[in-house]
Amino acid sequence: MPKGDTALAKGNVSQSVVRRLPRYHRFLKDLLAAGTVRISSGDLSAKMGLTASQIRQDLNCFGGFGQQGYGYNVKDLYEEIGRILGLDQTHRAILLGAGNLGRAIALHMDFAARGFTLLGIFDCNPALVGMEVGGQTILDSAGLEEFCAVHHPDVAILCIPKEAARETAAMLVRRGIRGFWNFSHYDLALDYEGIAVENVHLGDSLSTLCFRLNALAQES
Amino acid sequence: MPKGDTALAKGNVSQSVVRRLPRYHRFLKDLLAAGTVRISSGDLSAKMGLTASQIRQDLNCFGGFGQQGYGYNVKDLYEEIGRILGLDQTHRAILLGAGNLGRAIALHMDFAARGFTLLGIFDCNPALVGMEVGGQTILDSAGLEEFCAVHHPDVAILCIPKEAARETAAMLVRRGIRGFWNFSHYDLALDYEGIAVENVHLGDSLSTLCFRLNALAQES
DNA sequence: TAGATTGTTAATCGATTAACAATC
DNA sequence: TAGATTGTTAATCGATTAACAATC
Repeated sequence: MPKGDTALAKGNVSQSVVRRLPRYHRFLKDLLAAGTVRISSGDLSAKMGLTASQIRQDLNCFGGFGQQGYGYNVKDLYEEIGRILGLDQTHRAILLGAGNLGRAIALHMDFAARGFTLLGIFDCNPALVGMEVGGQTILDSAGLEEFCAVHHPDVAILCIPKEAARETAAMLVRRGIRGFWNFSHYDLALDYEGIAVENVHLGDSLSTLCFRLNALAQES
Repeated sequence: MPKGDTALAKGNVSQSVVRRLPRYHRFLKDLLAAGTVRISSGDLSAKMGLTASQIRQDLNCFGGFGQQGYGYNVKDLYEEIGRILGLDQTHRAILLGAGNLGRAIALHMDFAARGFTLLGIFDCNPALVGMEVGGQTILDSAGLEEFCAVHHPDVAILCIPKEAARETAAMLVRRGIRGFWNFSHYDLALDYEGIAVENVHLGDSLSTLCFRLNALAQES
Protein backbone atom coordinates (compact mmCIF):
# COMPACT_ATOMS: atom_id res chain seq x y z
CA MET A 1 0.00 0.00 0.00
CA PRO A 2 1.38 3.40 -0.96
CA LYS A 3 2.41 5.46 2.05
CA GLY A 4 0.06 8.19 3.14
CA ASP A 5 -2.95 6.42 1.72
CA THR A 6 -5.86 6.19 4.16
CA ALA A 7 -5.81 2.55 4.92
CA LEU A 8 -8.53 0.05 5.54
CA ALA A 9 -8.20 -3.71 5.81
CA LYS A 10 -5.31 -4.85 3.61
CA GLY A 11 -6.09 -8.43 2.71
CA ASN A 12 -6.96 -10.61 5.66
CA VAL A 13 -6.04 -9.30 9.07
CA SER A 14 -5.77 -11.87 11.84
CA GLN A 15 -8.09 -11.87 14.82
CA SER A 16 -5.09 -11.38 17.11
CA VAL A 17 -4.31 -8.09 15.43
CA VAL A 18 -7.93 -6.88 15.42
CA ARG A 19 -8.21 -7.60 19.15
CA ARG A 20 -5.23 -5.34 19.83
CA LEU A 21 -6.47 -2.38 17.81
CA PRO A 22 -8.93 -1.01 20.39
CA ARG A 23 -6.17 -1.08 22.99
CA TYR A 24 -3.82 0.89 20.74
CA HIS A 25 -6.67 3.33 20.21
CA ARG A 26 -7.14 3.78 23.96
CA PHE A 27 -3.46 4.31 24.69
CA LEU A 28 -3.12 6.78 21.85
CA LYS A 29 -6.17 8.68 23.11
CA ASP A 30 -4.51 9.02 26.51
CA LEU A 31 -1.23 10.12 24.96
CA LEU A 32 -3.08 12.68 22.87
CA ALA A 33 -4.92 13.98 25.94
CA ALA A 34 -1.55 14.26 27.71
CA GLY A 35 -0.28 16.44 24.87
CA THR A 36 2.20 13.94 23.42
CA VAL A 37 2.83 14.80 19.79
CA ARG A 38 4.93 11.90 18.61
CA ILE A 39 5.86 8.44 19.84
CA SER A 40 8.17 5.68 18.65
CA SER A 41 7.15 2.03 18.54
CA GLY A 42 9.78 1.45 21.23
CA ASP A 43 8.29 3.95 23.67
CA LEU A 44 4.74 2.80 22.99
CA SER A 45 5.72 -0.83 23.45
CA ALA A 46 7.22 -0.03 26.87
CA LYS A 47 4.02 1.72 27.93
CA MET A 48 1.76 -1.07 26.70
CA GLY A 49 3.82 -4.05 27.76
CA LEU A 50 4.45 -5.59 24.36
CA THR A 51 7.25 -5.58 21.79
CA ALA A 52 8.07 -2.78 19.37
CA SER A 53 8.20 -5.36 16.60
CA GLN A 54 4.63 -6.35 17.25
CA ILE A 55 3.38 -2.78 17.15
CA ARG A 56 5.13 -2.09 13.84
CA GLN A 57 3.96 -5.42 12.43
CA ASP A 58 0.37 -4.76 13.53
CA LEU A 59 0.21 -1.25 12.12
CA ASN A 60 1.77 -2.31 8.84
CA CYS A 61 -1.20 -4.59 8.22
CA PHE A 62 -3.03 -1.40 7.35
CA GLY A 63 -0.38 0.91 5.98
CA GLY A 64 2.77 2.83 6.72
CA PHE A 65 1.73 5.39 9.30
CA GLY A 66 5.16 6.16 10.68
CA GLN A 67 8.23 7.99 9.53
CA GLN A 68 11.76 6.64 9.76
CA GLY A 69 13.86 8.39 12.35
CA TYR A 70 10.79 10.10 13.85
CA GLY A 71 8.19 7.57 14.89
CA TYR A 72 4.44 8.07 14.73
CA ASN A 73 2.39 11.21 15.01
CA VAL A 74 0.03 10.48 17.91
CA LYS A 75 -2.96 12.39 16.61
CA ASP A 76 -2.71 11.00 13.09
CA LEU A 77 -2.26 7.43 14.29
CA TYR A 78 -5.15 7.76 16.75
CA GLU A 79 -7.46 8.96 14.01
CA GLU A 80 -6.19 6.39 11.54
CA ILE A 81 -6.89 3.51 13.94
CA GLY A 82 -10.33 4.95 14.63
CA ARG A 83 -11.03 4.82 10.91
CA ILE A 84 -9.61 1.30 10.62
CA LEU A 85 -11.92 0.18 13.43
CA GLY A 86 -14.77 1.91 11.63
CA LEU A 87 -15.71 4.08 14.60
CA ASP A 88 -16.67 6.79 12.12
CA GLN A 89 -19.31 4.58 10.51
CA THR A 90 -22.89 4.86 11.73
CA HIS A 91 -24.84 1.87 12.97
CA ARG A 92 -28.43 1.43 14.03
CA ALA A 93 -28.68 -0.84 17.06
CA ILE A 94 -31.47 -2.47 19.01
CA LEU A 95 -31.07 -3.95 22.47
CA LEU A 96 -32.90 -7.14 23.37
CA GLY A 97 -33.43 -7.82 27.06
CA ALA A 98 -33.89 -5.07 29.62
CA GLY A 99 -32.83 -7.06 32.68
CA ASN A 100 -30.00 -5.90 34.93
CA LEU A 101 -27.37 -6.46 32.29
CA GLY A 102 -29.35 -4.97 29.40
CA ARG A 103 -30.20 -1.85 31.36
CA ALA A 104 -26.60 -1.44 32.48
CA ILE A 105 -25.36 -1.73 28.90
CA ALA A 106 -27.94 0.81 27.75
CA LEU A 107 -26.98 3.29 30.47
CA HIS A 108 -23.28 2.65 30.75
CA MET A 109 -21.95 2.28 27.21
CA ASP A 110 -20.90 5.25 25.15
CA PHE A 111 -22.50 4.07 21.93
CA ALA A 112 -22.17 7.42 20.20
CA ALA A 113 -18.37 7.32 20.52
CA ARG A 114 -18.42 4.29 18.23
CA GLY A 115 -21.07 5.52 15.84
CA PHE A 116 -23.93 3.50 17.28
CA THR A 117 -27.44 4.83 17.75
CA LEU A 118 -29.65 2.85 20.10
CA LEU A 119 -32.99 2.78 18.29
CA GLY A 120 -34.95 0.73 20.79
CA ILE A 121 -34.86 -1.48 23.86
CA PHE A 122 -37.07 -4.57 23.96
CA ASP A 123 -38.26 -6.98 26.60
CA CYS A 124 -41.03 -9.55 26.84
CA ASN A 125 -41.58 -9.02 30.56
CA PRO A 126 -44.77 -6.93 31.06
CA ALA A 127 -43.32 -5.61 34.30
CA LEU A 128 -40.49 -3.96 32.35
CA VAL A 129 -42.34 -2.84 29.20
CA GLY A 130 -43.08 0.86 29.41
CA MET A 131 -40.32 1.53 31.94
CA GLU A 132 -37.84 4.28 31.12
CA VAL A 133 -34.14 3.47 30.66
CA GLY A 134 -31.78 6.26 29.78
CA GLY A 135 -34.49 8.32 28.18
CA GLN A 136 -35.90 5.41 26.20
CA THR A 137 -39.10 3.53 26.84
CA ILE A 138 -38.75 -0.25 26.96
CA LEU A 139 -40.81 -1.72 24.13
CA ASP A 140 -42.69 -5.02 23.98
CA SER A 141 -40.80 -7.79 22.16
CA ALA A 142 -44.07 -8.68 20.48
CA GLY A 143 -43.55 -5.68 18.23
CA LEU A 144 -39.92 -6.46 17.42
CA GLU A 145 -40.31 -7.73 13.86
CA GLU A 146 -42.62 -4.86 12.93
CA PHE A 147 -40.07 -2.45 14.43
CA CYS A 148 -37.28 -3.98 12.34
CA ALA A 149 -39.38 -3.70 9.19
CA VAL A 150 -39.91 0.00 9.83
CA HIS A 151 -36.59 1.14 11.33
CA HIS A 152 -34.07 -1.21 9.67
CA PRO A 153 -31.58 -1.71 12.50
CA ASP A 154 -28.34 -3.42 11.47
CA VAL A 155 -26.98 -4.46 14.86
CA ALA A 156 -28.62 -6.35 17.74
CA ILE A 157 -27.36 -6.49 21.31
CA LEU A 158 -28.47 -9.73 22.90
CA CYS A 159 -28.97 -9.54 26.66
CA ILE A 160 -31.56 -12.29 26.70
CA PRO A 161 -31.38 -15.98 27.70
CA LYS A 162 -29.99 -18.62 25.36
CA GLU A 163 -33.30 -20.03 24.19
CA ALA A 164 -34.84 -16.64 23.54
CA ALA A 165 -31.75 -15.70 21.54
CA ARG A 166 -31.97 -18.84 19.45
CA GLU A 167 -35.66 -18.27 18.78
CA THR A 168 -35.21 -14.66 17.67
CA ALA A 169 -31.98 -14.96 15.67
CA ALA A 170 -33.45 -16.22 12.39
CA MET A 171 -35.95 -13.38 12.22
CA LEU A 172 -33.29 -10.80 13.03
CA VAL A 173 -30.97 -12.08 10.31
CA ARG A 174 -33.86 -12.19 7.84
CA ARG A 175 -34.70 -8.60 8.76
CA GLY A 176 -31.20 -7.41 7.92
CA ILE A 177 -29.26 -7.56 11.17
CA ARG A 178 -25.61 -8.06 10.16
CA GLY A 179 -23.94 -7.77 13.53
CA PHE A 180 -24.58 -9.16 16.99
CA TRP A 181 -23.11 -8.09 20.28
CA ASN A 182 -23.92 -11.29 22.05
CA PHE A 183 -24.07 -11.57 25.85
CA SER A 184 -26.16 -14.75 25.69
CA HIS A 185 -24.89 -18.32 25.72
CA TYR A 186 -26.36 -19.00 22.32
CA ASP A 187 -23.63 -19.59 19.73
CA LEU A 188 -24.91 -17.65 16.73
CA ALA A 189 -21.75 -18.17 14.72
CA LEU A 190 -22.47 -21.91 14.56
CA ASP A 191 -25.82 -21.39 12.84
CA TYR A 192 -25.31 -18.35 10.62
CA GLU A 193 -22.66 -17.35 8.14
CA GLY A 194 -21.74 -13.95 6.84
CA ILE A 195 -22.69 -12.10 9.98
CA ALA A 196 -20.43 -10.42 12.53
CA VAL A 197 -20.71 -11.86 16.03
CA GLU A 198 -18.86 -10.52 19.02
CA ASN A 199 -19.41 -12.64 22.10
CA VAL A 200 -19.14 -11.38 25.65
CA HIS A 201 -19.34 -14.22 28.11
CA LEU A 202 -19.02 -12.71 31.56
CA GLY A 203 -19.45 -16.07 33.26
CA ASP A 204 -16.59 -17.55 31.25
CA SER A 205 -14.46 -14.58 32.15
CA LEU A 206 -15.11 -15.07 35.85
CA SER A 207 -14.38 -18.79 35.52
CA THR A 208 -11.06 -17.94 33.90
CA LEU A 209 -10.23 -15.75 36.87
CA CYS A 210 -11.00 -18.73 39.11
CA PHE A 211 -8.50 -20.82 37.21
CA ARG A 212 -5.80 -18.18 37.43
CA LEU A 213 -6.32 -17.71 41.17
CA ASN A 214 -5.95 -21.43 41.55
CA ALA A 215 -2.81 -21.57 39.45
CA LEU A 216 -1.37 -18.74 41.54
CA ALA A 217 -2.09 -20.55 44.80
CA GLN A 218 -0.44 -23.73 43.54
CA GLU A 219 2.74 -21.98 42.45
CA SER A 220 3.74 -21.28 46.02
CA MET B 1 0.00 -38.17 34.66
CA PRO B 2 -1.43 -41.55 35.60
CA LYS B 3 -4.91 -42.12 34.27
CA GLY B 4 -7.80 -41.69 36.68
CA ASP B 5 -5.87 -39.28 38.82
CA THR B 6 -7.81 -36.14 39.67
CA ALA B 7 -5.96 -33.65 37.59
CA LEU B 8 -5.02 -30.07 38.16
CA ALA B 9 -2.67 -27.97 36.08
CA LYS B 10 -0.03 -30.22 34.55
CA GLY B 11 2.95 -28.01 33.97
CA ASN B 12 2.15 -24.81 32.15
CA VAL B 13 -1.16 -24.65 30.35
CA SER B 14 -1.44 -22.08 27.58
CA GLN B 15 -3.87 -19.18 27.78
CA SER B 16 -5.58 -20.45 24.64
CA VAL B 17 -6.48 -23.67 26.39
CA VAL B 18 -7.64 -21.96 29.59
CA ARG B 19 -9.92 -19.67 27.60
CA ARG B 20 -11.65 -22.69 26.07
CA LEU B 21 -12.26 -24.53 29.33
CA PRO B 22 -15.33 -22.54 30.45
CA ARG B 23 -16.93 -23.17 27.06
CA TYR B 24 -16.36 -26.92 27.37
CA HIS B 25 -17.88 -26.69 30.81
CA ARG B 26 -21.00 -24.96 29.47
CA PHE B 27 -21.51 -27.41 26.63
CA LEU B 28 -21.06 -30.38 28.94
CA LYS B 29 -23.55 -28.89 31.38
CA ASP B 30 -26.13 -28.68 28.59
CA LEU B 31 -25.39 -32.23 27.46
CA LEU B 32 -25.75 -33.44 31.02
CA ALA B 33 -29.06 -31.60 31.40
CA ALA B 34 -30.23 -33.23 28.16
CA GLY B 35 -29.47 -36.64 29.66
CA THR B 36 -26.48 -37.46 27.43
CA VAL B 37 -24.32 -40.04 29.21
CA ARG B 38 -21.31 -40.26 26.95
CA ILE B 39 -19.81 -38.26 24.08
CA SER B 40 -16.84 -38.70 21.75
CA SER B 41 -14.42 -35.94 20.92
CA GLY B 42 -15.75 -36.16 17.35
CA ASP B 43 -19.37 -35.54 18.33
CA LEU B 44 -18.45 -32.79 20.77
CA SER B 45 -16.25 -31.08 18.19
CA ALA B 46 -19.16 -31.02 15.71
CA LYS B 47 -21.42 -29.44 18.33
CA MET B 48 -18.87 -26.83 19.36
CA GLY B 49 -17.45 -25.97 15.98
CA LEU B 50 -13.86 -27.01 16.55
CA THR B 51 -11.69 -30.03 15.79
CA ALA B 52 -11.72 -33.33 17.66
CA SER B 53 -7.94 -33.13 17.82
CA GLN B 54 -8.11 -29.87 19.66
CA ILE B 55 -10.54 -31.20 22.24
CA ARG B 56 -8.40 -34.24 22.95
CA GLN B 57 -5.25 -32.13 23.02
CA ASP B 58 -6.85 -29.62 25.40
CA LEU B 59 -8.18 -32.23 27.80
CA ASN B 60 -4.92 -34.10 27.85
CA CYS B 61 -3.22 -31.05 29.31
CA PHE B 62 -4.90 -32.09 32.55
CA GLY B 63 -5.15 -35.86 32.33
CA GLY B 64 -6.70 -38.77 30.50
CA PHE B 65 -10.41 -38.43 31.11
CA GLY B 66 -11.60 -40.56 28.22
CA GLN B 67 -11.67 -44.22 27.38
CA GLN B 68 -10.58 -45.67 24.04
CA GLY B 69 -13.47 -46.96 21.97
CA TYR B 70 -16.00 -45.26 24.25
CA GLY B 71 -15.34 -41.55 24.48
CA TYR B 72 -15.92 -39.39 27.54
CA ASN B 73 -18.45 -39.75 30.34
CA VAL B 74 -20.33 -36.44 30.27
CA LYS B 75 -20.94 -36.14 33.99
CA ASP B 76 -17.39 -37.07 34.95
CA LEU B 77 -15.85 -34.72 32.43
CA TYR B 78 -18.16 -31.89 33.45
CA GLU B 79 -17.17 -32.26 37.07
CA GLU B 80 -13.50 -32.70 36.22
CA ILE B 81 -13.41 -29.46 34.25
CA GLY B 82 -15.22 -27.70 37.08
CA ARG B 83 -12.45 -28.82 39.40
CA ILE B 84 -9.75 -27.83 36.92
CA LEU B 85 -11.29 -24.35 36.71
CA GLY B 86 -11.42 -24.28 40.49
CA LEU B 87 -15.16 -23.58 40.66
CA ASP B 88 -15.21 -25.67 43.84
CA GLN B 89 -12.81 -23.32 45.60
CA THR B 90 -14.24 -20.54 47.73
CA HIS B 91 -13.35 -16.91 47.21
CA ARG B 92 -14.16 -13.76 49.12
CA ALA B 93 -14.93 -10.91 46.76
CA ILE B 94 -15.56 -7.20 47.07
CA LEU B 95 -17.07 -5.04 44.36
CA LEU B 96 -15.78 -1.51 43.84
CA GLY B 97 -18.08 0.90 42.06
CA ALA B 98 -21.86 0.72 42.32
CA GLY B 99 -22.68 2.56 39.11
CA ASN B 100 -24.83 0.99 36.39
CA LEU B 101 -22.25 -1.62 35.55
CA GLY B 102 -21.33 -2.47 39.14
CA ARG B 103 -24.94 -2.87 40.17
CA ALA B 104 -25.69 -5.03 37.13
CA ILE B 105 -22.73 -7.28 37.91
CA ALA B 106 -23.84 -7.59 41.53
CA LEU B 107 -27.40 -8.47 40.56
CA HIS B 108 -26.80 -10.45 37.41
CA MET B 109 -23.83 -12.72 38.06
CA ASP B 110 -24.19 -16.09 39.66
CA PHE B 111 -21.20 -15.76 41.94
CA ALA B 112 -22.13 -18.75 44.07
CA ALA B 113 -21.92 -21.09 41.06
CA ARG B 114 -18.19 -20.29 40.90
CA GLY B 115 -17.55 -20.32 44.62
CA PHE B 116 -17.53 -16.55 45.08
CA THR B 117 -19.12 -14.78 48.02
CA LEU B 118 -19.74 -11.09 47.58
CA LEU B 119 -18.69 -9.62 50.92
CA GLY B 120 -19.35 -5.98 50.18
CA ILE B 121 -20.12 -3.33 47.56
CA PHE B 122 -18.34 0.00 47.76
CA ASP B 123 -18.79 3.42 46.22
CA CYS B 124 -17.52 6.91 47.00
CA ASN B 125 -20.67 8.63 45.74
CA PRO B 126 -22.75 9.75 48.78
CA ALA B 127 -25.89 9.45 46.65
CA LEU B 128 -25.25 5.70 46.31
CA VAL B 129 -23.88 4.88 49.77
CA GLY B 130 -26.58 3.27 51.87
CA MET B 131 -28.61 2.16 48.86
CA GLU B 132 -29.62 -1.51 48.68
CA VAL B 133 -28.36 -3.70 45.82
CA GLY B 134 -29.34 -7.32 45.78
CA GLY B 135 -29.82 -7.45 49.52
CA GLN B 136 -26.56 -5.67 50.25
CA THR B 137 -26.09 -2.12 51.43
CA ILE B 138 -23.62 -0.07 49.42
CA LEU B 139 -20.74 0.91 51.70
CA ASP B 140 -18.61 4.05 51.69
CA SER B 141 -15.24 3.60 49.99
CA ALA B 142 -13.71 5.57 52.84
CA GLY B 143 -14.01 2.43 54.95
CA LEU B 144 -12.54 0.11 52.33
CA GLU B 145 -9.11 -0.49 53.85
CA GLU B 146 -10.58 -1.05 57.30
CA PHE B 147 -13.05 -3.51 55.76
CA CYS B 148 -10.20 -5.40 54.06
CA ALA B 149 -8.27 -5.59 57.32
CA VAL B 150 -11.27 -7.14 59.06
CA HIS B 151 -12.82 -9.35 56.38
CA HIS B 152 -9.78 -10.39 54.30
CA PRO B 153 -11.28 -10.48 50.81
CA ASP B 154 -9.05 -12.11 48.17
CA VAL B 155 -10.72 -10.87 44.98
CA ALA B 156 -11.74 -7.38 43.88
CA ILE B 157 -14.15 -6.54 41.09
CA LEU B 158 -13.25 -3.16 39.65
CA CYS B 159 -16.20 -1.26 38.18
CA ILE B 160 -14.65 2.13 38.82
CA PRO B 161 -12.89 4.63 36.54
CA LYS B 162 -9.27 4.22 35.51
CA GLU B 163 -7.79 6.75 37.92
CA ALA B 164 -9.74 5.47 40.91
CA ALA B 165 -8.59 1.96 40.06
CA ARG B 166 -4.96 3.03 39.88
CA GLU B 167 -5.22 4.86 43.20
CA THR B 168 -6.76 1.92 45.04
CA ALA B 169 -4.77 -0.96 43.55
CA ALA B 170 -1.66 -0.69 45.73
CA MET B 171 -3.70 -0.79 48.94
CA LEU B 172 -5.76 -3.72 47.71
CA VAL B 173 -2.66 -5.74 46.80
CA ARG B 174 -1.06 -4.86 50.14
CA ARG B 175 -4.22 -6.01 51.90
CA GLY B 176 -4.05 -9.43 50.29
CA ILE B 177 -6.16 -9.17 47.14
CA ARG B 178 -4.70 -11.75 44.75
CA GLY B 179 -7.25 -11.57 41.93
CA PHE B 180 -8.90 -8.75 40.03
CA TRP B 181 -11.90 -8.90 37.75
CA ASN B 182 -11.14 -5.67 36.03
CA PHE B 183 -13.76 -3.70 34.08
CA SER B 184 -11.72 -0.49 34.27
CA HIS B 185 -9.23 0.77 31.72
CA TYR B 186 -6.41 0.65 34.23
CA ASP B 187 -3.84 -1.98 33.27
CA LEU B 188 -3.06 -3.62 36.60
CA ALA B 189 -0.92 -6.33 35.06
CA LEU B 190 1.64 -3.71 33.99
CA ASP B 191 2.22 -2.53 37.57
CA TYR B 192 1.87 -5.67 39.70
CA GLU B 193 3.28 -9.17 39.44
CA GLY B 194 2.06 -12.35 40.97
CA ILE B 195 -1.60 -11.43 40.89
CA ALA B 196 -4.37 -12.78 38.67
CA VAL B 197 -6.01 -10.17 36.46
CA GLU B 198 -8.93 -10.87 34.17
CA ASN B 199 -9.81 -7.85 32.08
CA VAL B 200 -13.25 -7.20 30.64
CA HIS B 201 -13.18 -4.28 28.25
CA LEU B 202 -16.71 -3.83 26.96
CA GLY B 203 -15.74 -0.81 24.90
CA ASP B 204 -12.98 -2.74 23.15
CA SER B 205 -15.42 -5.53 22.46
CA LEU B 206 -17.88 -3.15 20.84
CA SER B 207 -15.08 -1.58 18.80
CA THR B 208 -14.12 -5.03 17.55
CA LEU B 209 -17.71 -5.56 16.42
CA CYS B 210 -17.44 -2.27 14.53
CA PHE B 211 -14.38 -3.56 12.71
CA ARG B 212 -16.04 -6.84 11.79
CA LEU B 213 -19.16 -5.09 10.50
CA ASN B 214 -16.92 -2.96 8.34
CA ALA B 215 -14.97 -5.93 7.03
CA LEU B 216 -18.25 -7.64 6.19
CA ALA B 217 -19.50 -4.62 4.25
CA GLN B 218 -16.26 -4.41 2.26
CA GLU B 219 -16.31 -8.06 1.26
CA SER B 220 -19.32 -7.55 -0.98
C1' DT C 1 25.61 14.38 7.82
C1' DA C 2 24.79 11.21 11.84
C1' DG C 3 21.33 9.24 14.64
C1' DA C 4 17.04 7.36 15.09
C1' DT C 5 13.41 4.63 13.82
C1' DT C 6 10.62 2.75 10.51
C1' DG C 7 8.90 -1.05 7.19
C1' DT C 8 9.84 -5.57 5.99
C1' DT C 9 12.09 -9.95 5.60
C1' DA C 10 13.84 -13.94 8.01
C1' DA C 11 14.02 -16.81 12.21
C1' DT C 12 11.74 -18.53 16.08
C1' DC C 13 8.28 -19.93 18.75
C1' DG C 14 3.80 -21.75 19.90
C1' DA C 15 -0.66 -23.51 18.75
C1' DT C 16 -3.50 -26.29 15.80
C1' DT C 17 -4.26 -30.18 12.96
C1' DA C 18 -3.30 -34.73 11.19
C1' DA C 19 -2.01 -39.35 11.80
C1' DC C 20 -1.80 -43.59 14.04
C1' DA C 21 -0.49 -47.01 17.45
C1' DA C 22 -2.54 -48.30 21.85
C1' DT C 23 -6.50 -50.17 23.89
C1' DC C 24 -11.09 -50.38 25.59
C1' DT D 1 -12.93 -60.47 18.31
C1' DA D 2 -13.84 -56.23 15.44
C1' DG D 3 -14.94 -51.48 15.68
C1' DA D 4 -14.46 -47.28 17.79
C1' DT D 5 -12.07 -43.80 19.86
C1' DT D 6 -8.64 -42.29 22.78
C1' DG D 7 -3.82 -40.39 24.01
C1' DT D 8 0.17 -38.87 21.90
C1' DT D 9 3.64 -37.97 18.51
C1' DA D 10 4.71 -35.71 14.20
C1' DA D 11 3.56 -32.23 10.64
C1' DT D 12 1.64 -27.95 9.57
C1' DC D 13 0.27 -23.61 10.14
C1' DG D 14 0.21 -19.01 12.02
C1' DA D 15 1.78 -15.50 15.10
C1' DT D 16 5.53 -13.29 17.43
C1' DT D 17 10.14 -11.76 17.71
C1' DA D 18 14.60 -10.50 15.86
C1' DA D 19 17.38 -8.34 12.55
C1' DC D 20 18.57 -4.97 9.33
C1' DA D 21 18.48 -2.29 5.10
C1' DA D 22 15.92 1.82 3.80
C1' DT D 23 15.26 6.48 4.82
C1' DC D 24 13.71 10.47 7.23
